[in-house]
Formats: sequence, C-alpha cells, structure tokens
Amino acid sequence: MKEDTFSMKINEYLPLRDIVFQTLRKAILTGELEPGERLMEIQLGEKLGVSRTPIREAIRKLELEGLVVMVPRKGAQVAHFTEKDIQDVLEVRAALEALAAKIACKRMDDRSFLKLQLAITEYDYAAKEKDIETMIEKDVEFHETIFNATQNDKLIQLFNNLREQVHRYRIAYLKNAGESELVHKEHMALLEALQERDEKLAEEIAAKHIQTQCVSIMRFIKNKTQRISEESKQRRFF
Amino acid sequence: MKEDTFSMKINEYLPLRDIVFQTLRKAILTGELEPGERLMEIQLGEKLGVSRTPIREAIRKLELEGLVVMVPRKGAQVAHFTEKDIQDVLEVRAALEALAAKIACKRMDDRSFLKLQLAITEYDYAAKEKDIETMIEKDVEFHETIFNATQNDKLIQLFNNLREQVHRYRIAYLKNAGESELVHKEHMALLEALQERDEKLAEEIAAKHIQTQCVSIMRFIKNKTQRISEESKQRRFF
DNA sequence: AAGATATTTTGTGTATACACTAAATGCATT
DNA sequence: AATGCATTTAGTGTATACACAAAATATCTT
Repeated sequence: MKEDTFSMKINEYLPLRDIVFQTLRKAILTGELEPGERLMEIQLGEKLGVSRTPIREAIRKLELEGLVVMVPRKGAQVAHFTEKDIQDVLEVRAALEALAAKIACKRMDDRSFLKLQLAITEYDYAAKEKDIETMIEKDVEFHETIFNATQNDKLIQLFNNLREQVHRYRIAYLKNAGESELVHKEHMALLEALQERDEKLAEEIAAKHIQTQCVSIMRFIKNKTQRISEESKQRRFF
Repeated sequence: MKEDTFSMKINEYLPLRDIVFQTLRKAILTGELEPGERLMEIQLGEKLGVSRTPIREAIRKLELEGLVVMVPRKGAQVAHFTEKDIQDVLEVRAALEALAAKIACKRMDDRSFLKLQLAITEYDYAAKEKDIETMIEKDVEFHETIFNATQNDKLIQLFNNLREQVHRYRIAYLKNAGESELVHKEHMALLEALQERDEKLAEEIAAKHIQTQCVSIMRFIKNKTQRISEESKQRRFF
C-alpha cells in the first residue's frame, strides 16, 4: 500500500523543491546537518546542482515544520533541540499514539494485524543482526500501520511530522540490547490489546510505550552529556 | 503578553513572504478565498503589490499546512474540506485539548485563571451583542490561555495549526444562541476543574467540549446541505 | 460542419539579476 | 596596539527572465 503510492510517485513529475525538501529533511533528522549549522542557499544549490529558488522553497517548508529557524536577513539554520524540546514532542506524540490506538481498536482488520505481526518479526531479525537502521524502520512501520488504520488523515499527517524528530537519538539508544527487548515486549502487548479491541488498554499501552522511549532517550542524553563534560568538550550533546 | 510579542514584532523586520503567508492564510480560513479556487501567482502578486517570489514561498507553507493543495504543473488551489476532514481535525484537536487541560492542571497560576475568567466574561458581553467575530476571538483566547499554560512549545505549535481550521463554520453555528450558551457553560466547568486541579475531570471536559463543537458543526452542515439541495443548488456546502 | 493539427496563450518551474543589509576586512589615526 | 571609520564582501530578500507544459484557440483538411 505504501509501496503503491511510492512507485506511482516516482513515475509522476516531482518538482525539484520537493526533492530538495526531502533531502534536507533527511539530512537534518539523521544529524548529517548539525543543529546550528547554517543553510546557505548558494552553497546548497551548488552541492545539489540546482538554483536558489527550489532551495528557498524547501527551506520554507522546513521552517514551518520547525526543523530550521530563520534569522532575519541572516537566513536559515538547523534548529537546536534542547532536552525540553524532545520531551515536548514525545509528550504530544504519546497523546496522539493513544488516540490512534483507541481509534485503531475499532477499525483494524486482519490484514493490518498481520502487518503489525510482520513488523514485529522483522524488527526481531534486525535486532539479532544489530541492524539499527532496519530496527528503526520496522519500529516506524509498526506505528505507521496503527496510524493508517485510524483512517484519520489529519492524525496521519501529524504523525508523519512528529515521527522522525528524534531519529538520531533512537539510533543511539536502540544499540542498547535491553531497550530493544523492551520495545519488542511493548509492541506485542499493544498488538494483543488491539486484537482484543480493548480501547482503554490499548490507549494506555501506546502512551506508556512513548513514555518509555522518552525516559530511555533522556537517560541516554544524560549519559552522553556526562561523558562529554568529563572529556571537557564544550559542544552541546548532539 | 501576546500583545508584547506582537508590538515587538511590528518593529522588527518582517519579510514579504510572511506577510503574504498570513494574508492568504486568513483569507482561506475566513472563506474569502473559496475552496477549489486557484491561487495564481501573477494575479495574486499584482493584487498584493509584490512579485511572484514571496507569493510562491508563502504557498509552500500553506501547502505544508494542508490549506492548499498543489496540482503538478497547474499550481496551487485552496483545499477542499469534506465533512470527514472536519471530523478528523476535531478528533485530533479533542485529544490535544485533553492533553493540554491535563498538563495545565499542574501548571496554571492565578494570573492564568484570571485570564480564563476574563475571556469568559468578554465572551458573554460579545454574545449579548451578537458580535460573532469577537465571540470567536474570545473563545480562541480561552483555549489559547490553557495551551500556553502547558509550556509545551510543540503542543502550542500544533494548536496554532489546528485552531482556526474550522473558523468559517463556527461563525455560522455560534449565531445559534443555544450553542453559545453551551460554550459558556462548558468553559466555566473546565475553569472549575482546572482550579480544582482535577486532571481527570479537566481532560474529560476539554475533550467533550470539542466533541460538542463537532456535533454542532455537523448539524449545521447537515442543515445547510439540506437547504441547498432543496434549492437544488449544486455547489458544495461551503 | 466536424475532426485533426498547428498555433497561441497562460501559467508554472527554475534560473538569474538586482537591491540591500550586516558582517568582515582593511586602513588610518591616536 | 587599540579604536574609529571606510570599504569590501557575502548572503539574503525580491524581482525578473527564460524554459517548458498544458490548455485554449485557430486553422486547415475532408
């Protein structure tokens, strides 16, 4: 289903601005472009082989998404994320995941349940191989399946906005085997609740799941900042 | 507080693109620009006295917000909102309002409570005068105060995105005196719950309040479509 | 007159040019 | 050497120019 839309799109015409948007977005979320880094239009244009116009239009979208901040007459720079920003995002996401789980309870069908099961299984395989990127991918797939099942387009849109905002932290904390075990267990529990059509329980597990993630990420950051301060490095924790 | 930031901003430099963005956004939300209407860059540029560049950049933001849709090589047009879209938006908003109420329970201070009280009172005055625009304004102010109290910037950002999406319907259904009475009662109930720091109750009332609004708007639309079909007009219900 | 094929028009998508600001650099003065 | 001022430079903000596609119109053929 996702593949369909995608393979259709590659045949369709895609404006440069959208390609640039996706490229920059990914670069920011993976940390390739670091927070605070300036996005200079001419330089980026040369790198990507396009003029300033598509670059600027892509930046406008990133600005609205909050991934870049504009300094008047100084242009764009990658937004800094503080610890609080991460907590804020995850607090909202927890509420949206709970809502999604509640609605999904009513609307999920066998096909969706199998998708969830598949995502969990593939996650496990990836975990055995310690293939972090695939693990994240399958984790996203799991949550995406639930959101898609809600058939609430606005909810899906907001999820797409929030889902990868903590990408770079998840890479780090999922390396911890214990964390990835926990993710598995919570996914299984949520799947069961959904199959039982137990709205209250599903809501609760979904919210708890994100809170767990938040706690893990915070612990990871705390460790990292500590290590960094021990090494007396002055830069921020990312 | 809101005024401070604003009066600061008017002294600051504001790029044309942002002025255009706000102008177009308002025009769409109030219905001045009708759904389906094409946004032609040159035409808009002449109207607003600017070139295509700021127009295009404003459109990129509206695109991400979902207020306009892009047709490849045909440009932008104001997005159509179906009945389902409204329900989707309000379903999400209900969840966010509930979250905001819960957090606000912990963080609201006397100053914020007075703001809520003031918003309610001014709403009542406006209701007596049947000044719909002011009523909407004060209603927004009430909810805004709660969201601001959460101190969760992401939550506030999303609220700003969702809050006015149903603007044109509220104008219509608030004309109904019964509805505006109900709004008053629910606001009072929510204020009390917040003052009691009763998280569960506040959450519940906040969500219910939006659901009430959703039902009212749906009823209004149903009536309107019915009237229109009786008049055998073919256009959509907005 | 109907249909097929040029032709024109309109409007987007992208690139480039111009205007202006702010920071950086250099130079002179003390 | 430090400070103040002029000059340059780098980069954004805005306008315009060019390229191209799609739709609309006109023209030709039968």
